[in-house]
Amino acid sequence: MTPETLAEKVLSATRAAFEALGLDAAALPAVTAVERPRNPEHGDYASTIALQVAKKVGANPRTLAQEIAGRLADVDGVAAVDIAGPGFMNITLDAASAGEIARQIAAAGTAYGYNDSMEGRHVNLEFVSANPTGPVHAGGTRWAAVGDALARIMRASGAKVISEYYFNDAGAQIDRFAASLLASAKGEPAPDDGYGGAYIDEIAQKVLERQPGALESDDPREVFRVEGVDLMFAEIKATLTDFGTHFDVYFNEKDLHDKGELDVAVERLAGQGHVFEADGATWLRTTEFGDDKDRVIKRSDGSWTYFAADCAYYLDKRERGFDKLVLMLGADHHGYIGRMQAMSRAFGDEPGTLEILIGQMVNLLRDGKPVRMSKRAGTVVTLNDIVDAIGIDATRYALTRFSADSSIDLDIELWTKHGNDNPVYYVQYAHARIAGVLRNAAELEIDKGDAYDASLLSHPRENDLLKALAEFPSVVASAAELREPHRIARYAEDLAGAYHRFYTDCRVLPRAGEEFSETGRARLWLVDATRVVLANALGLLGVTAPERM
RNA sequence: GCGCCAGUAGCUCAGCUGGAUAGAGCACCGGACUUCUAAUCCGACGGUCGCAGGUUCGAAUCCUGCCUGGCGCGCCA
Repeated sequence: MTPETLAEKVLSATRAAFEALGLDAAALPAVTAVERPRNPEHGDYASTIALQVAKKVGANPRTLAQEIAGRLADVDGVAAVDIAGPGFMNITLDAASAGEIARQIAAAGTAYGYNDSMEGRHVNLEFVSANPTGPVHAGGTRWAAVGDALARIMRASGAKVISEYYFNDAGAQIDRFAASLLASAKGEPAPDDGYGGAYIDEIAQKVLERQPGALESDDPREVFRVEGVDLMFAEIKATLTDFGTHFDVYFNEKDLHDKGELDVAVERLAGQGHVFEADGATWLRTTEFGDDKDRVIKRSDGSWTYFAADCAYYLDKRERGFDKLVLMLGADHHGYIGRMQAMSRAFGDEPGTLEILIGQMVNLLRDGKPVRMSKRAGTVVTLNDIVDAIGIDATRYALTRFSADSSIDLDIELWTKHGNDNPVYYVQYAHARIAGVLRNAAELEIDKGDAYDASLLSHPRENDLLKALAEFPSVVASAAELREPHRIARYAEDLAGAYHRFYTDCRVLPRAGEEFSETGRARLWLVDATRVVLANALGLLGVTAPERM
């Protein structure tokens, strides 16, 4: 029995108890969940539903719990229900019922963990969106890992997700980039407001290779702009692809301008009555929707602001049919939330249509001190710097295992260590150990067969492992719902620990001279199920599940 | 000044949509290798959950105020 099924049984038993006691069923929640208690004395699963609803209907929680427990105990697969404390229900499952999960996992395979919690949602997920004026930096790297993982997790929860990168290829920063390239090509120092770093020289040289006459052309700066942006963006794309982060759409800001979408967006906003003129500029009255000041969309010199393009881009996404727009930004951009949310409301959208996630800062540490210098990019730490230091798997895992609300100090020494203290190795090693057992089984010509006796999985370590396995779909669903990929990583660590402990205490394959027992067979099903779930969990994070280490 | 994030074991962090004795890894101490991979496991040690109030059967979790650290507050992007 899965926790989800059990929770449904708890709810229906509660409904029946309410009826028997003549209580108002309207006080019942639509769904409930069971917990996995840490204390083994509290059974396999625990429910607090009696405590939650008793007060609403003026009932005694313990009495109510008794009524529910009596009905729940009759459910097939439930071995015992105990009442504890003020009204906790501690539920113990039959070993056979608990052991069923291994069969379900084997049947579902790579689809195990998939759920329908976001079925029908059409989500646009935008992340990284770094300017093509330099390599992807540390903050962008965090989103490259977390955003990609979130896309996978939401897809596994039934959502239709388009991952998208917004390419700011219009505006002043691009002009500065072009000027910096041109200066480099001429052998001049970078302009005061330009970009520095060895990559500028590299790109400038590549532009000259492509266009040997660039400096003599009518508009050298335009040549450097077009070619430089193209080269920089190709490099960013290649970096992200190598990192394993896939984007369905690379969207060009320039297209919005070329198609006149900014005007359309402003007209739309004006039609809603939220646009006004002041001091020669055109403004959006974002204060009407909670922003702390109104925002300029067209400057007094007639040029568009960055925010105007944001409005057009937002409208473009909405018109492509997405009902949920998720935008992932670095903490240094959190000041954007107010105006963006206000703009969404100004278009007439419901609160929650636009969702902005903020990721705190990432620092790379060596010997406990921040790494600041990058050979190529000057002062910033780039995605490639991090990957060069600790590798792709460790980078992705390290960046996804923490809540986006926490800033991260990435310690190079820790993340390259081969041991317990390095979580990515801990999890991957569990998978590799399993792969080893499965290889040995094949060597011995042992097959898990078509069936096993689930009641033989009664060892406490087996029970713990089964419960951990059963939890996976709800972990995926909550990671999707809360937009928190780190829950997958923490779960993977929990599962890996449960496996390592099982492995220490429970022999699977026969020793020399022994026959393959039915217990061994049941355990082989359990081992195989664990391999599937570890691989699926790591897969959702974009981290490899190695066969050998 | 205003806003966002964080403050939980010596360290790095989970837990935060209210539940039982607040968890994990590391560090330190003591154990388990003729290994189905010891990159593992077991035990011990370790806590005023930043501080002070409040809400209630129950608060790390919710509310208010304060303290500390990070980030932000342009007709820049």
